[in-house]
Amino acid sequence: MGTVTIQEVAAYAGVSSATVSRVLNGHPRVSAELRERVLEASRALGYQPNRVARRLRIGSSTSDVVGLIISDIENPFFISVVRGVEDVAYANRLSVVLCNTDESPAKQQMYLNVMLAERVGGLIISPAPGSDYQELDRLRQKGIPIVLLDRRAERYDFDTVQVDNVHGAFMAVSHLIELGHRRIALIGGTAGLTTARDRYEGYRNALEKAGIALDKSLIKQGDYKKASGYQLTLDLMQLREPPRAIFVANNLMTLGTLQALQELRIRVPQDVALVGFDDMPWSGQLCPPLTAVAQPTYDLGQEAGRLLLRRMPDRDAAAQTIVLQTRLIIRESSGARLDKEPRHE
Amino acid sequence: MGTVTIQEVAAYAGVSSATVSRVLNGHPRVSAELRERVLEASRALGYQPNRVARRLRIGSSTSDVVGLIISDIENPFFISVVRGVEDVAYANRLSVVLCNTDESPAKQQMYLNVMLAERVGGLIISPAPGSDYQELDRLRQKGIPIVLLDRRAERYDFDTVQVDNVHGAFMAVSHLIELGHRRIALIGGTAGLTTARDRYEGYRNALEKAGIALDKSLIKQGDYKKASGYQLTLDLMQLREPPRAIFVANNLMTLGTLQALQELRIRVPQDVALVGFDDMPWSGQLCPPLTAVAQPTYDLGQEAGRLLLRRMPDRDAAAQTIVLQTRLIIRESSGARLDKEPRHE
DNA sequence: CGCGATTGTGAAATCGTTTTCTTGCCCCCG
DNA sequence: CGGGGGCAAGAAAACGATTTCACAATCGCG
Repeated sequence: MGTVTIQEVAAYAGVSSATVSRVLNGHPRVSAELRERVLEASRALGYQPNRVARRLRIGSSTSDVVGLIISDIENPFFISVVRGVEDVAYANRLSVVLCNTDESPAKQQMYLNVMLAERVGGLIISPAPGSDYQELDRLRQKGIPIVLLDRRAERYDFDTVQVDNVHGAFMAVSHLIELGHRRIALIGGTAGLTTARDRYEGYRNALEKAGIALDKSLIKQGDYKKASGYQLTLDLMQLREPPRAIFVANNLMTLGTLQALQELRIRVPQDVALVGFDDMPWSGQLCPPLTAVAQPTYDLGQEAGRLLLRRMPDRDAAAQTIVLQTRLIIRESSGARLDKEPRHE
Repeated sequence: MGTVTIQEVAAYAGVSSATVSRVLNGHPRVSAELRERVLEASRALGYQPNRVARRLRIGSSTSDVVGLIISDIENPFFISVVRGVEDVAYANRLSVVLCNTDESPAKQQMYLNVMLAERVGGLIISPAPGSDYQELDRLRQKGIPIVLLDRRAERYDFDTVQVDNVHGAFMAVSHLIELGHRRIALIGGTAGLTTARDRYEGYRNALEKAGIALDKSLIKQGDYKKASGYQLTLDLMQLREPPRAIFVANNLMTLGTLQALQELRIRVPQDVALVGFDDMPWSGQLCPPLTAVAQPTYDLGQEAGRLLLRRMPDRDAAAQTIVLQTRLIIRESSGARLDKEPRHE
């Protein structure tokens, strides 16, 4: 027992199930008396429509659940993005279900199947490296609006929300150059992700503009996880001539770098200057407070939510890309001279 | 275009839809020849069963999606728990969809409706303060197995996974007492949550054991968010006789406390000693490295996942409560004398 | 060789809604 | 007074899968 069906409500109220449905969905053509009886019956029995049956009948179009597939839930960046999406969704009476692929294409495929199976009303996804965009395209063709988050698809035309990674990285590295550094290492991001490529490009642009030659031995490729930042920093510091400054392409790797330097008893910024990509709420309480390229993470989520909301009504408008700007927050780790009352928030 | 149904597959293969269903679900009584034809047709058309229809027919019992409702996605504690749940689920071929209630009973109710509507195979939830446990009980009666996470329901009998909060807080405060402190402030957790009550109890127990009288002016009630830790710390420090030690009942509030003390130019631990509840991956890189009661967050998630898995087959076994132990990690913020090679991980 | 048991297959019922179709009733106007 | 037009409400179809039921055909065994 447990579930009560529309039939039982109808029987209880002495009407047909069609009438019950009409009342509950606010159809105009129902007499006040029957409406009252139905509502009463519905309340008395504690009726909750079976949404599975409902969606089967209606089709995907009206699901008020949107899926949000992120690639690393342990990254505070995505958490903040999620909050942005949630707030926009909640304001529009939509529910958000979140799935975490852990940067694994296999898990991503699994969750895409879930999304398709549940016939969500829309989907926001930050694709895992090595994603099968054709698969995403298939979902879209089956009528699920899709917005890409943070990472572009190269040869497909999806709605996308991202930041200007090239410029962000450029600012970070230029900042180090202005402070007099010329041997600046890069701990780069995951191969195959547009963010990694873009941040690498920003790094190169900054060096090039300053007339500094690229030194391959100072360029490491990580995977956006803390452990790789840790390990690659150890590697860098074992070079015959270690760098005096490091630009790390994301926040988690920066934490690894910080830990490695701390364990090596290397002082930041005196011995090595450090700038990270992507700020965190506690970056100012780290030791030392971290200079970082802040992304408008929450806005990113909001924009993605809004874009999806716009897309849900008309499925086949032209795809659109929204690019938000980053901002360099200068704290102590880069070694810049700070004003006397530092406002690390 | 769009979705291909089982009927189309049947037509393409020249069989009935019943046969297609049997093949795809691995029924034994199908001839090899037809099986082959059906599989071929299914592949050719790229058939993906409509799970909505499937679940309508089958009933809730076989959904391979479990819901995980957490109350604050911005808290790293829950993130780690989520990872634990996910790993157990994934190893058992289950998908996890995550919902964040933001400590709001209204949002929680919304997501409970979603879970019911989607007929998830099971549900793990850390209830928001002021939760309607009767509602949860209703879900359970409708056949959805439920495991409570981190927080108990007081007058209902649910499967529960939690840590020994009383003992954890007791250790933290006792540690401060051993270091010579007697004026120890408490920044407590959200009213109405068992974790807040338990940690408060541990605080009292420790003081009592040491023969220290409770000083109400040193006891503040927060809401487990960073902002309240920040504000309450400012309040404490404006007392005529401020505390020389603070025990903060969760990690986010501790970050707020740290920020407040930093802005007030109060040195930790020289001026004020600090112990937090719940460690974070970067607690060792904070300024100063944080002494904290570490919860086995990942294990907590795993246990919750396992408990749910055990519960899903037999719905009405007796409810079970699993209590895990905490561990005090001593770093610099409490002012303890550390070994020369500190191993802050 | 005959008859019951077994097996493979299709037709049809089913899950719980929504929506279309149909029907009966009332109202209004010529 | 008769007939067309609305309109409220029930009957039935539809959504897309699974599963029961019915029905041949084949098999096995005496």
